[in-house]
Amino acid sequence: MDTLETRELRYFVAVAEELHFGRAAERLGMAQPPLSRAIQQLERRLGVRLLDRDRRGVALTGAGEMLLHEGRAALDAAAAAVRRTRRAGGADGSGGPRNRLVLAVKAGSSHELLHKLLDAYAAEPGAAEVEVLPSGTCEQGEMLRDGRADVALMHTPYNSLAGFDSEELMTEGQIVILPAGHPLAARHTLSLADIAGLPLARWPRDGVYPPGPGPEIHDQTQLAQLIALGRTAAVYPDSARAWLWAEHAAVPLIDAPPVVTHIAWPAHSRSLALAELIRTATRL
Amino acid sequence: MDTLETRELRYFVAVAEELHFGRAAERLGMAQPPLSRAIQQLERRLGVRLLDRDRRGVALTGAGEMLLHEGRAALDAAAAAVRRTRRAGGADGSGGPRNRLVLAVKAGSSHELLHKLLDAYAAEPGAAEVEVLPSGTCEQGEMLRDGRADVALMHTPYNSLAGFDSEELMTEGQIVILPAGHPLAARHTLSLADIAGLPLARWPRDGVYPPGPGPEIHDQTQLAQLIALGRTAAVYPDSARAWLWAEHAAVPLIDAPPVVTHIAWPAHSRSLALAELIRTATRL
DNA sequence: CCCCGTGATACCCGCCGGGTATGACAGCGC
DNA sequence: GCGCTGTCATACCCGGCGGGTATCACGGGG
Repeated sequence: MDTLETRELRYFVAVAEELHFGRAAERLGMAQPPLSRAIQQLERRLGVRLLDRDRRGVALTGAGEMLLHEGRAALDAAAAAVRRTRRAGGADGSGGPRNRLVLAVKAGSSHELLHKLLDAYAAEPGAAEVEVLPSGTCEQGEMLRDGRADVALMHTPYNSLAGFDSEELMTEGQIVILPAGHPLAARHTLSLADIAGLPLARWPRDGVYPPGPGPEIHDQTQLAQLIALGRTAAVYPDSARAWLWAEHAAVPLIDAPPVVTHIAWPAHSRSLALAELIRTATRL
Repeated sequence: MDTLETRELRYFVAVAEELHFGRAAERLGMAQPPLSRAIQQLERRLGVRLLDRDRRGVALTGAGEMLLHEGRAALDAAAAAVRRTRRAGGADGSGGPRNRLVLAVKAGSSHELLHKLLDAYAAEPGAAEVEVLPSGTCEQGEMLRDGRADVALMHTPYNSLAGFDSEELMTEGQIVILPAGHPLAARHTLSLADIAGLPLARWPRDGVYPPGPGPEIHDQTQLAQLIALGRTAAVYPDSARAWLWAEHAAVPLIDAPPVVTHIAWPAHSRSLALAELIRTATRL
């Protein structure tokens, strides 16, 4: 009556994302009619219209939007329950029984900090094994939510800390990475106005900077190469200097918002190993 | 394979809380054998032992503890999805279609602040209807998590803000509420040392102050009466002066931790009405 | 006008969730 | 030691429902 099975949520989320019963059914590995029926039952049980079926496609109602958001959160929570339980019981395929922490980091960022953190933590008595999980651009949050990770290094304003507990670790300015021969590369500092017309590389679904000129990139090597070839530029935290090439130039961007690195973890985590890692991090 | 139905979570949580298959089955309105079988299937599918069946009772394994925590969170998320979807679609029995916010407040606290907030918000153009939901002692967090409320007034250090977004609204000191004739009532200030031996009333599951002497109470009137009768004393935020009786005396407790009132809401809320309420609150 | 693509309906079937009856076993009182 | 009691597990059956296939209803476009 007033409870939803995760199966129903999966079905609805699939339909809501595809806005097409046929494709959603295919994605779910089932036929379309039972999917239609399931969604109808869902609407009846909730007493709410979730979709506007207007021949030629399907649209979400307000209630549908709400269920899409909340349903995703609930599915993440259920997935997290499975992953964390398996991990706690040592049935995650890692072989090792437990006392293992998964740390999500944006691939390639905060090298130095990460190094210091891992070294310092490993030196603690009774430290758990830490698996470093390189995450995509901005998906550390997802990884914490759905249980793929126990703790993450996150960078405001790129990542949102909403819904997590966190501690601040480090603040740094940002730099503009340019081809070495670029006219602006000789400057000692730059401001946002200076780079307004520059083609800046964009990570897909970054969300911080609006779509502008510049290519979409998917990994840092790709980016480094594009800059070296003079095809683009990029704005990065100071610590990105660690992976610059000889063909790159870095100029401080004085009026860019500072990037703050946090260590973040799901609220209400009750793990000794995690607490120890956090303590270590904040004392670096 | 790697997904759990909420039914299975409900079953496991019931067993984990009762630590007894028979009672859990009764609570779930079903017979014991299918419950046993369901839990066994769960353990097989997760590949993890969740319970130690030691004839004469059942105990949680480490993995079981984890699944209890995570499972509760997932069930809350699913319940929240149902409630919020119904609310968004106007099928919550409230009659009114939507644009309705449910605000959880600890019954009887922050009267003045609450008044000002509601008045100020009601004056905003296009303000939603606000339903004030008096919550038990410290369960505003639960209410936000499982969707009974959209936003809450919370008081650190009594409530935990973990997992929510919040804004600070007000800080106040604490007072000791005493019977008017009490020897300490004549003092102008008190310190924690002064009241060390005093019987202090305790809310059940409060968690902030360890169990000590003094009765357990369940509502504020009950407390007020017990104090007036000289049977106990209590420590409360300054704003509690609003509901004191003539037979009460209030003395500032100078070294008690200040109580900070926050407005808190589930992370990632995407409601215009909520944003407006928060904006109003922070501008009071 | 017909055909295509959409979601809805009709009908059937096999699986699995749930019930009842019973078993296995440990503790305990006599 | 024996039987009683309370516990969880096993055995077996049944009905409902989740899912499949076939088909319908309907709107839009060539």
